[in-house]
Amino acid sequence: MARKTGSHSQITGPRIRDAALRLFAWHGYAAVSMRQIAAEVGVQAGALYLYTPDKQTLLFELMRGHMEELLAAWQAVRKGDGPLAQLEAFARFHIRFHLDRPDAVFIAYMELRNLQPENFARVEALRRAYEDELEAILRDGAAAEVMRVPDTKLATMALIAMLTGVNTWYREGGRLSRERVERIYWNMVRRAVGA
Amino acid sequence: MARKTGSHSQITGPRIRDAALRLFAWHGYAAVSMRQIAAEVGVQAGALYLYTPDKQTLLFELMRGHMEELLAAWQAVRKGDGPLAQLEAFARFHIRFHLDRPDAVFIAYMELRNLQPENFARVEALRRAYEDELEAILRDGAAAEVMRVPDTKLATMALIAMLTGVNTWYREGGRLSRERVERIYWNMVRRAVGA
DNA sequence: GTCTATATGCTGATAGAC
DNA sequence: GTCTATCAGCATATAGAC
Repeated sequence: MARKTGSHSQITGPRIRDAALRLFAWHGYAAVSMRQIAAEVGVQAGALYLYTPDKQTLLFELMRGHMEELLAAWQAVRKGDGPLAQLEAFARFHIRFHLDRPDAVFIAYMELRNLQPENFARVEALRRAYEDELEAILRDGAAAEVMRVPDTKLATMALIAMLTGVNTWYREGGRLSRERVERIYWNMVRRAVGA
Repeated sequence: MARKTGSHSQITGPRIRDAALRLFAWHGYAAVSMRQIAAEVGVQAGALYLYTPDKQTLLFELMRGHMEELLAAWQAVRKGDGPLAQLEAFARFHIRFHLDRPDAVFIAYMELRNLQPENFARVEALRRAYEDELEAILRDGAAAEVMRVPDTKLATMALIAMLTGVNTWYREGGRLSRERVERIYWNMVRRAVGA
């Protein structure tokens, strides 16, 4: 009983981020008020400012956290046995990671324009780093002549757009299992790069 | 001189839509005020309500107009000589149409959540109709055994996402010409469906 | 750590003069 | 057709009680 009544700093922080993530994804950053976030958590609006200096920083930290988690998760998963195996690992990882966190993915793509320039630059750098991972695989594959990729940058953007698009239509418990979705996408990716 | 000074109804209407389109695309519907739109046009905020009953209708009409233009333009361009030729026509048309109106495309994808339910349903129906055009081509191609498409719905969503993605990175006057971009994307599409 | 109360300002939309 | 003036409400963020 060392803790005072009403003192919940270790759980309120994450709950604020969870509520903000969900509300931003559903209604958009600009359309969500700090009062709504507070109501979702069950505190008053003023209490939010114990955990974030302002609304903008709250958005930025959500996006930065997501992008860093994405990069770290890929680094933990990537395998080294040739460009083709790496491409399959990337495609399957990308789909799985994105299907697991639709709200964070949605925000990372849709709310870029609501970041202040400095914050935007930092998030963009992280995104670029992720894209570079795929581009390196395609370059290796082209160099080893196991893939036909006339422009690696274009192919990178095209494949990432295609894979990320799974979030716009896939619904859990729907017609297709995740494994089947992964397999079909991987086959399309493989063929698209002429492998 | 039959018209009163300050009467510009035939040009103010389109200018309001142009300004709203640009501002919504850049800053987001929720973040843009009617005053900002009016300032861009050079009128006072109250004058906007001579041309639209409210902000929501202004957004909806922009999106509906875009989707109807998309469908009409495709109907005018589609060719009938076999699934493969139709697929190429679709891929090239989609890229060209989308690169020509990045702001409208951006809004059509990003502001869906800001539509009231009834307006959302109407825009979604138009989008579905467009997707159905591609799906029909893929189904014909699979039936004629000139394409290998294990799931036409998934392939439809994957290809549209890939093609629409061109808007996120293509810049006029950049490294690649439009024709080259079209050709590379078409080759990826063709290979992706096993043709 | 959370509350209530509040400051300062902007929002969508309308009324009525010209 | 456009203007000015205005209403009522909600926004972010802060101050100070407990």
